[in-house]
This record gives sequence, structure tokens and C-alpha cells, in this order.
Amino acid sequence: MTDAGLYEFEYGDCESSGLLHDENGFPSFQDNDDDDDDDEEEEEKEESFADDFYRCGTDWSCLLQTERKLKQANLFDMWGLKSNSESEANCLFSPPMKKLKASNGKSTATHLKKIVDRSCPFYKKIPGTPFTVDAFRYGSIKGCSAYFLTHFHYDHYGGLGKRWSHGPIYCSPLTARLVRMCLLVNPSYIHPLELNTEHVIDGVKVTLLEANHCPGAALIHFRLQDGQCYLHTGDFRASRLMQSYPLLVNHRVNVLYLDTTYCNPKYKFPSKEDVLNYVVRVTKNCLKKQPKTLVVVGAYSIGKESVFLAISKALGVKIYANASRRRVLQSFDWPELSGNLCTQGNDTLLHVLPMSSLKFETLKDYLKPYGNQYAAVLAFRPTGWTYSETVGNQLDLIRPLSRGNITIYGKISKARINIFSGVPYSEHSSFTELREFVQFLRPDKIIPTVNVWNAASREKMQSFFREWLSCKKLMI
DNA sequence: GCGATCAGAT
DNA sequence: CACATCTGATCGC
Repeated sequence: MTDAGLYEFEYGDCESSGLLHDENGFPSFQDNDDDDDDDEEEEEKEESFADDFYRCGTDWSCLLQTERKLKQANLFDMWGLKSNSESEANCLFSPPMKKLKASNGKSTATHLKKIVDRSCPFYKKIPGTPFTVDAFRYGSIKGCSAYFLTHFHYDHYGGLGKRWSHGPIYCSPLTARLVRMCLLVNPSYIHPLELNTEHVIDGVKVTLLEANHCPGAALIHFRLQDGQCYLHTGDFRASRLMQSYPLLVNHRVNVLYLDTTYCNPKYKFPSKEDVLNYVVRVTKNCLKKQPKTLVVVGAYSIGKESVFLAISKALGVKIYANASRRRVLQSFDWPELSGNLCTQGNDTLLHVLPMSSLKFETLKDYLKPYGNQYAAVLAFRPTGWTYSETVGNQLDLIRPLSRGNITIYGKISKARINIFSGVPYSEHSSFTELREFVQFLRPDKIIPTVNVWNAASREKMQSFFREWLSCKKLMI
């Protein structure tokens, strides 16, 4: 639905040139009382995006003044607009458009979306600096002389590879190792920055702080020469510990670029600690009933290592992972992890497998080569959110799915949509954690970095921000 | 034939 | 519903 709407929106605007521009090239909106339903919806989207831009954006003037010519390109980027002849000339933030070739009979809307996605969204650029954050999939970004990477997840490093040549990359030392190892980026571009240390880059004081997300993930604190402070959270899970970071206690943050993944009260989940205790409890129970159980933890690239580390610690068993994953895990340089990895699957009952393997059929096949070493499988799929509203904070309501001797916590079942729940081990902030963090920091402005492409969710988030910042006391 | 990129699936 | 890929198709060379 949303996507279809977006397509139409982009397509419609590009084709019908329904937008008016003011003398600066900014879209201008006229109150239009025509009662055409479809048009109205489009108008709403445009208006709230514009509202967001002017009302809750930072003082964008610094961006506009330092790079006057970027104004229009910027704005076009925001709206996902490329208007014919104009766009080529003003397209300062994106590589030249690719020529379209409608090889099949498909609508050009698909092609338009491709182009639109090629330009760097405004919220990835840090105003008043030549910096971008997590913006590698837009080619060479005009005016950008330092590319920051918050953490090593695909949706943030996408575009980085051995052919990267658009400028220096700044990130944490752990992330730097992964970028070099896994993506084969030329090391001369990679600039590791120690956490909790002030680095001066292009005259801006930059400090990386632990983000409580995946290994190597960092919050980035920028202090400009004019005294403005910006905090970019990348992806993070807000924690009480952060309220003691000296930089956050001692300096006012003017603009907060916020990971708003779960910025909605419907997202409730337990603390990491509670989930780890739960997983350990379930595992112990299972092993008590069936000592010959293989315990499997699903994982993507990096993140959620604590789930298998907790089991390893509690049971005193080693962790098996295949060679490529071991290489990545070793690169973290965490003694408690490196020291507990093993290279043979039959050396331990605790295995880490790709998330895609956590299916009944695949696990059954996986078990075969181990003969009668194992009589059952217990698998955990740590997901961000519990999926079921009824579960929320109550871990005891989680029900696994079983087939034969295989039990999966977090197997998605359409049939049991309302009672199923994964293991809600989240590396993003819950709604209440976000609120507490924002009310601690009390920034002048907040720029959400997730769920921004939908007008309704943007509007909703902004109203939460207003609410949080308008009241003096913490609410519970 | 190959890597890069894309839409769609999971 | 959303995360963080993964898969399979297509593109460009």
C-alpha cells in the first residue's frame, strides 16, 4: 500500500509537474480546496514532508549558505524529484542518471524509483560540514570529503566494496577491520577512530561512542567550530549507561539524528538481560529433558552474539561456527568469544547457523551427518521484535513451533500469527527507551533516520518528539 | 561468463 | 511490521 502510494506519488509528480517552486527552487504549496480524493492524499504527503523540513529540521541555513548551489538539488533529492533538463544540471548529490531502457512492458514507475534512490537523502548529510553518514550507495557525493560509517550492517555500508574510491571512510576500529576483511575496501581509504576519543577532522571535533547495537557500532558526536553539536545515533539501543557519557552530559546537543526504528508505543520488548536469562532457562530445561539436544542460534552477519555467548557461558560449552563466521567473530578481538570458538561441529552442542537455516527441513538435514550424537534440535531465531502484540514484555507467553524432534523459537508461522513469537532480542531502542533517551538529552531538534519515507509515520514521530520535549518530567 | 545491481522474498 | 539480509533475475561489459 505504502509502496504503491509512493510510486504513484513519485511518478505523478515527475510526470505531471504538479509542483510549484518558489524563487529558491523550494516547492511551494497552495491550499487547494478541490475535493479529489486521490489528489488530496498526494497533497498531504507533500505538505507534511515540507512541514517537516521547515518546522522540525535543524537550522538548515548553514547547509544552504555554505553550499548555495546545493539548495535546489537538496530539495529535489528530498522530494525524490528529477525534473528533466533541470535535474541533470542540479543533480549535485548523485551520479549521472542511468539511461532508461524499458525492456519490457513495465511501467516506468519502476525505473523512476531506481533513479530516485540514487540520490543521497538530506538527513545523511551533516549541515555545516563536508560529512555524510552511512551514505555509500550514492556514488561520489558532491561536497563530501569524509564518509562516516556507524556500523557494519548491510543497509548502512551498502555500496562499499573493493572499488570504493570516493573518499576517506571513518568508523570504529572494529568496523574498520570488517570493512577491510569482508568488503576488501582499499585500506588507504579506511580511517579507524578510537571510541571515546576526540578526533579533529576538517576542523570538526568528532567523537565515537558505544552505541549498544552490534559489535563496533558507534554513536557519532560532532562538535562544529561554531559550537553546534550534532549527535548521530546510527543504529542504537538507548541505555541508562549513555546518560553518563560525559560528552552527552556536558554539551547541549543541538540536532539529534535518531534511530527511530521502533518509535511507536506498540513496540514493547524486554531488556536484553531478561531475554538472555530466558533463553538460558529454556535451553537448560530442554537439555534436562533431552541431554542429546543440539542447540542452534541463528544469526545474520554480525549482532546478537550475546545470545550464543550467554548459552555458552551458562552451560560451559564451546561455540561452533563455520570458518567464514569464525573469521568474522575472531576479528572482534573479544577474548571471551575467541577463546570459546571451536572448529568442529561435533565438539559442542552449541552451533551458530545462518538465519536462513532455521527451518524444519534444513535443520533436519543439518542433523543427519551427526548420526545419533543428537536426538533433538532446539533453535533460536533472535528477532528484533516479538511480532505479536499480546506477548509484549511477557516472555512466558512465547510459544515455539515444534515438528518432530525439532523445536524453533522464532519460526514464522502464518497459521499461528497471533500466538507465535520470536525471541525478542532487540538491538534497537524500544519506544520507552527512546523516550527516556530523548528526554535526557533534550535536543533542540530531532531528525528521524528510519521510517521517514512514509508521511504518516513521519508525522506521528514528530508529534511524539513534541510531546516528549514539551513536558518537564519523565512519564512512566 | 561475470560482477554489480535490482525487485521481491524471507 | 520491520530488520538485515538472501535469492534470483537482469543489466552492462
